[in-house]
Amino acid sequence: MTRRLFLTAVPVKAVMDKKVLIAMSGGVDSSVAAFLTRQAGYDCIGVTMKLFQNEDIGVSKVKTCCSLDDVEDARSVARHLGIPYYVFNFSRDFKVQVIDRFVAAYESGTTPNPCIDCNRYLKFGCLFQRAKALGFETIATGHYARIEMRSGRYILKKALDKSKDQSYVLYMLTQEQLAQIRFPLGELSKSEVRSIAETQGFCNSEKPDSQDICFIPDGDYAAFLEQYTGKPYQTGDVLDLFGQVIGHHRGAVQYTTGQRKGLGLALNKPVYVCRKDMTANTVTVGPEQALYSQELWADDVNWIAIDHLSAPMRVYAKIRYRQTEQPSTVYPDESGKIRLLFDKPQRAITAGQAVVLYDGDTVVGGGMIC
RNA sequence: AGGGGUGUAGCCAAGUGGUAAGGCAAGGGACUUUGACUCCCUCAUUCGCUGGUUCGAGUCCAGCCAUCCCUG
Repeated sequence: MTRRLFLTAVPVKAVMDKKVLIAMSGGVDSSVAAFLTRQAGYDCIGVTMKLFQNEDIGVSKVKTCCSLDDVEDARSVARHLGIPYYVFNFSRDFKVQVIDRFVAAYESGTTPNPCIDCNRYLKFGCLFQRAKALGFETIATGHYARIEMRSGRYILKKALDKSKDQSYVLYMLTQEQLAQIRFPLGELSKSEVRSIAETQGFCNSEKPDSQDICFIPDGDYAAFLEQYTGKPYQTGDVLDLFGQVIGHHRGAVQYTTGQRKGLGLALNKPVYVCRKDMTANTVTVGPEQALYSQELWADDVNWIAIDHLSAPMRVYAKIRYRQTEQPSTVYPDESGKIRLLFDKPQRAITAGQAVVLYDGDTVVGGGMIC
């Protein structure tokens, strides 16, 4: 009842002309994003993307991001908010654009970030197209990031809550996409979001934050790859930096640059994966200091704060999701790739991961390390 | 067959008469919308075996076993 009262107090007529499609995963964040969008007076609908059939990936319905439970949570919130709610089946697109890319990346020896592909191709790709077709010019999501307009360009900025900032996984957004996206949580802290959910009585206000790859809820991606491809991964040699065989691995696909766990090598000092050779099926390990390098190349580049890079530029770069940005200089290249030179050597620069360039809170652009 | 060395956890390894360090690996947890990294916790009631000396033995003594090196 209190919820009804609250809703009637919303300034409904303010922006009724704008129609917003809210991507609702069933989690707290997107639920609160939906609430805030509704509260701002937009005419909105809630949508959950069905990304896969749990049976297809061999997991139970619990703990995944679009399970039946999650759909029910999202539906429940939508009902509380009094907005229409739909489930869109994007499992085919998810398979092609996310899972298959994920598998291909591992098989080629790189280390993918499927969340970035999902944002790029699903949430702000397929869902975007669908929204347009249905007459919705705007999409809102529960991402922690901010979008602002600056000198004729849309810019992407970090969330105010730096500990939850997700701008890293959004670096590939285009001007066209940014023009039509709303991130209602960009100015809020996680605790404020939870508190709103609690006040609203959302059934998921206590739901834990998601983690792990959504389609691999047990975290065992190597087992997933084997099952999905039907190809058991071959054991092979583990080499030291001099090329000497010092052990055996259980499939090169299980290891990524900088990895320590799972090598099973009892030497005096811990050793880390320095590189892999998928053709020879070897994994080369060495001491931690062998992981440091100062330069990287990235392709698949997207610029946000600038139109293009025409001269070297000082930036702060992140080469993995949870890392503080590192001072560096980015250099343009005719190939369309970029070259990044860090001020200090960086640990375990990993092909397949994104490098995202910042200027303070602003995302300048980014690319994929190659 | 003689001479010498060495046997402590899955691997390496401290310990030299006073109640089993540490590292690596492994397992668990924390962190985390990717993979990693990191951090925390756990991990030998027992020191090759059997006796002996001693209040007390991984430590000293004897025998045996295993293994490595050297000499025929």
